[in-house]
Amino acid sequence: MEKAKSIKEIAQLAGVSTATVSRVINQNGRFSKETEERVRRIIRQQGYMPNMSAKGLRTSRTQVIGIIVPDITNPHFAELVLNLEMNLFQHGYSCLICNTNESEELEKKHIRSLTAQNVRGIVLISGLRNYIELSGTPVVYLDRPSHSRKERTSGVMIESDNETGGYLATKELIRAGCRQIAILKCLKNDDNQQARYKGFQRALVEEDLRENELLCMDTAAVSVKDARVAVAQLVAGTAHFDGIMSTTDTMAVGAVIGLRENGLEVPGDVLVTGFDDCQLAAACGPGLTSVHQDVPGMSRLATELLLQMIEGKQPEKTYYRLPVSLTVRRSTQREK
Amino acid sequence: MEKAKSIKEIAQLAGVSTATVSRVINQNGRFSKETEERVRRIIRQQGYMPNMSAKGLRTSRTQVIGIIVPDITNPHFAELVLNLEMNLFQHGYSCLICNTNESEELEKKHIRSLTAQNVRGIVLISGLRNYIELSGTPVVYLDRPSHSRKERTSGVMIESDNETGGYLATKELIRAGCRQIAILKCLKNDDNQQARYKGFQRALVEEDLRENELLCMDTAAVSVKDARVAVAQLVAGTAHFDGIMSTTDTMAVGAVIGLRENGLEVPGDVLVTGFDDCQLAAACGPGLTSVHQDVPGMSRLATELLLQMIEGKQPEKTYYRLPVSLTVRRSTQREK
DNA sequence: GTGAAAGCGCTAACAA
DNA sequence: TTGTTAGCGCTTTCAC
Repeated sequence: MEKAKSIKEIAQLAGVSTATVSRVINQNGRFSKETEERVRRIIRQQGYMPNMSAKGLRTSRTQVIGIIVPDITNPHFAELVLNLEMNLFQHGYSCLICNTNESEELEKKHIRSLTAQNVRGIVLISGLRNYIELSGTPVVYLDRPSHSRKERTSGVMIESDNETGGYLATKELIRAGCRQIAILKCLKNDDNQQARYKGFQRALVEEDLRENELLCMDTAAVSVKDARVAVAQLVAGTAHFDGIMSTTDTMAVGAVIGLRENGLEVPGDVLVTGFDDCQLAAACGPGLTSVHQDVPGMSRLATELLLQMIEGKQPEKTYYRLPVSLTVRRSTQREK
Repeated sequence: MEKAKSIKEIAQLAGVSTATVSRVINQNGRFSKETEERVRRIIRQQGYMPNMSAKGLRTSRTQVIGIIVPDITNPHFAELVLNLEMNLFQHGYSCLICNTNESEELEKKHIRSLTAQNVRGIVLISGLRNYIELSGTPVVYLDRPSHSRKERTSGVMIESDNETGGYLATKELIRAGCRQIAILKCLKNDDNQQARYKGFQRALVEEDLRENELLCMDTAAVSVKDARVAVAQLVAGTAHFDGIMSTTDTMAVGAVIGLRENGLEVPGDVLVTGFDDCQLAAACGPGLTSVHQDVPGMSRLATELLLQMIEGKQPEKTYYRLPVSLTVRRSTQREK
């Protein structure tokens, strides 16, 4: 591979100084129309691309955004990342992707690595820690509130209205005739699920239904398998139930499978709701009623706010809560 | 945020020159045991991290790998990316992620952007073009063969044995009693599906079954929706069928839904197989028999080869084909 | 075993 | 409107 061209060669070919070429590239004014055209032509001819390392060194800022995500194979996170990456690339930014696998230590290492690389901003889809050392770098906390949100000193937060989502799902189960509703959740590392649970409780209270502790299941992890296990326990237990409100689609799918393994059908015997409305929800067994989050909207907002902060403007609001809706499918259609 | 410390400050605090600090950091020898310890201690105390832009400029090489992927929301690609990112981070590399959305133009832009950023290597999960301009940068072509593979001049290729996968799936359908097997595929942009189709044909020939053109469906895209439409056409058509071999899980799920929409059940009326064995396959309706790819193995191999190439060693082989297996679930268990 | 110094490609302050 | 120049933080050659 021949050595990449430098701004110096472009300057020579165009018969100007490197400063002028730099000005043209960065549109910093102080050049004539003719000079601009000539420089641009040479750049195009030579297929010149500025060396980002040099630029980064000189300006201490890069065209790179770090995205920290618990696990990219989670369909909901994958969708967020896809949207973010496409939006940001349109604005000239590349994305460094970091999976934390829910490990605080790994998350810490990634943060250090990102700052060493002079990333221009960070999107933190995670809820493990609060990063004071990030002050200075624009950061958007997305989707998952930090555990220590109140201590957050900088950056903005965007999340879905999880509480209302939990409420909507539960109301739908009640509407469909459920009176003994079990809840499937995994509160570990995820305040969102706590909020969804609160919405669940609010709906019950509103309908004069009592929450039954025996129907309140906490799983070890968010997985199909753990949900199946939990549902098997429910079925084996003494408390009767006619509906399951699950705080994620993955666990809802596990619930459907678990029920079937125990001779119960959805929606024949039990109704089920999920959360996230990902591909899984539409594809699974009976078609899963699920709370829909506006992922493109969240991503767009995150991109906008991050770009604003990069340009030095502090967004007027520091907290954004986006509305959710309910996508109704067969899993909550009681059969006649 | 206080300004990041530089190697100069570390050198001062340790009472040595910057050259020595650099040598210690990069383990380039030429320093005493005592010096090393002192320098290390200061570095730890100060939480010093070398400036990657400066390092990149000086050496024209970074600790960044570019990953180009058609669409991160595809569960199979998401799994590959997760594994790659985790492996590479362990070796000190960060990953720039680039979604092409199957657009050749976007792919081109990403390639240019990656080279401008001096990425150390590239993993190309795509099959759109052949990149001669990449010669010089180590590149692993992963999962999707390039259309113009024969012209590939450098880099290594890793893919699953897709042909055998198609063969295994088809044999399983035949074993379960199918005699008129439809195939659901989308050859656009993806030579893998072509290979799976070839395996399908080989299995038919081996069993003395004739391929029926009326049962050979090509969809516009790899999506649940397009698969549903295709299956609706199949059902409405004149040719009878008792099995569907689908070249991806996503389309297989679409097939199951499409069949149900037309009053046919899996596995009661029609048997179905998928490909990729992603979460969807285990979760969907009846449980989908699917061809399993060794994603962690592929990712590990890709990482190893890329690191080798980065270190200047050309791997002995330039093409790797990994074995696949069949995960059998209910969708191919004919009911009595 | 260690240090001095050049220079990677770029930007920005200053000069003209 | 344009050019000259210093220097960002680091590695590496050369000298000791």
